[in-house]
Amino acid sequence: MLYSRYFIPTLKETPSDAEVVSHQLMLRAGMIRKLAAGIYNYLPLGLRSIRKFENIVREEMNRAGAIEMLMPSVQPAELWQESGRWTFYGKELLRFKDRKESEFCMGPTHEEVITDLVRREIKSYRQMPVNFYQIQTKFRDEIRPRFGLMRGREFIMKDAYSFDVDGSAADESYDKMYQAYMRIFERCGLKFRAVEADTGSIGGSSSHEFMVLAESGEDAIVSCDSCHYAANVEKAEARPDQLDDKVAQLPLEKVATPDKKTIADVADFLGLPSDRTIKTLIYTSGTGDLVMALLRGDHELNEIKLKNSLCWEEIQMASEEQIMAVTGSPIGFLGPIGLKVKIPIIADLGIQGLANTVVGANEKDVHFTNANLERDFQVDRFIDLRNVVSGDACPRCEQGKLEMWRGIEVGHVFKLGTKYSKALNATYLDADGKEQILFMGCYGIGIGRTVAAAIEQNHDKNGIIFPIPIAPFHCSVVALNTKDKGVMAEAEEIYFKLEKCGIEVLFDDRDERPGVKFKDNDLIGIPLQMVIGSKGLAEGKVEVKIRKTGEVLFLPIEDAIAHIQQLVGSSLNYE
RNA sequence: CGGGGAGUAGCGCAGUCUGGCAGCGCACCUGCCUUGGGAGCAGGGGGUCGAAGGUUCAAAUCCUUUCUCCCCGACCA
Repeated sequence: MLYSRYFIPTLKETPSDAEVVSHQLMLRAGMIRKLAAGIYNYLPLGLRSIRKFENIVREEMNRAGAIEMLMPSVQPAELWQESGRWTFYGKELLRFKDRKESEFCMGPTHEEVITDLVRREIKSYRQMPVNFYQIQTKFRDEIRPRFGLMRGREFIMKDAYSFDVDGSAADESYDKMYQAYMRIFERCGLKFRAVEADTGSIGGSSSHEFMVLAESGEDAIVSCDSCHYAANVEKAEARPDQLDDKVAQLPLEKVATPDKKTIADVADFLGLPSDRTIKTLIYTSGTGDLVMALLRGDHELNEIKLKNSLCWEEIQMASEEQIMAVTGSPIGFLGPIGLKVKIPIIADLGIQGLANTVVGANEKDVHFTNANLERDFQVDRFIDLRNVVSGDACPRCEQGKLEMWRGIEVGHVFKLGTKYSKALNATYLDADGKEQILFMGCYGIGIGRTVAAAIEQNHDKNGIIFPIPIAPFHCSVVALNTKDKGVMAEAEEIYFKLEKCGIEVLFDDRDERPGVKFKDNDLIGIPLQMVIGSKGLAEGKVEVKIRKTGEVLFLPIEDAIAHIQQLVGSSLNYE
């Protein structure tokens, strides 16, 4: 590709509305341009990277036995009404009517469509297992799109749906996808973790997220430093601490704590460590149910654990008025002792070992000290309610400690069970001619998001550093002096030779000063650069620059070509 | 949806408080010059100041309404 005939509109300055590095660099490198909030043009360079990644995904999906197809991006309302999600999905579903006033939506996901297809076409156990996938543009009318391709409203996604005769066959399909995902992200040269995850609104029995590690990641994840356990913090299990030694229970005492509302304030004021206090939180389902949650003062509530334990659809902190009605006290002095209205009390496992703790007295500016479980207050249920923190004991092995990371969720695999097949009545006949419900799995990969995550993980102050497998071009040939016929002729010949070897080359033939070319080639992240100048050519040599390390090799032309070939070859080779 | 901020040339911004010629840097076009890390000189093009209404002799600037975009929260590939 000739740079001068291509289209790479780079920017020197960072557009002010881009916050994260990948967004800034994709704009500056001329990969994308915004059309509307969360909706982007993919410019030639950006599209090349996306296509590269799509092809890796495609190869690995095919290899795992999945079958490619393509479903429409516009979907009829009837299907969504049938699954119940027309009302449940809310405003994120972009709806509109056609000229006949029939209702449609832009597909945010394709469970309904695929299940509808499959229930018509898959009738027999002999047709399974089967796994269909597509690479499609989805639309979710997010309340707040942000971070460029990382969270757009319109985005490209690979989604796959497996159908099996029973749970254990579905587990096998799931494992295949899990392995395919491992290969996909390894092939891209990304640092990532597969972690246990909450299934969220998609539902199903279990799931794993694939997280590209990056400081700017929106998710917190943990992994064990000694076994294979890894999980999203939303899901990560906390192992309760050892129970306290038997200590003598001291008498319950009321103490004045004027204006001491936070755990830190109260602990400070009383001269106690915060793990000797109990944090009391009141939550509501939004439909009138209330629950009290107790945690050790230094622990943080995991709302998802609480929500899942209650089987509520929604969970939010109770309002000041609701709290006042239950406890008679303003926020800051809540506790489990002496409630005006009885509500369920759920406590974190960490509460069990505590003795002589501090709790709010349900009275403004007053706390109790030496409160003790059973003697002073009762708990309806003990469950794991808290967020794990770095250094916590691993829930799976004896010696391990949990390490914390930030991650960008680029893939998610779900065991769906029969949730959708039941709702849409997708059945097959088994070997005995009996009608059975299909078992499903679904598997997503954010295509644009993965490219953005790769940039988030691989950049420096000069710009993007693409891993070769998803780089828009493997190599650039930078001709330094375009007026020098010798340089241009030699550069052109090298360009042809490299292309003939199957290397994807961007030939920077622009009539620009060297500095401009170096800056642009660095910015757009071309992993290997061959620099051809008149001085080097006088010795029959050219430079090979490795973008990632900055290393520069001064080599005879043929050696340089061979070296590039070898570097590209080894990075694309994966077994 | 709640809270915060911003809309002035393709990009980055000043000007708005205190109304009075619409500006600066980069980019773009022409010429000269220059060629190993975003050069220099000279000349040039480009604006309904987000939109609508109002106040005023006069509005980018003051008032009202509205649209868009960005940031923080809940959702998600």
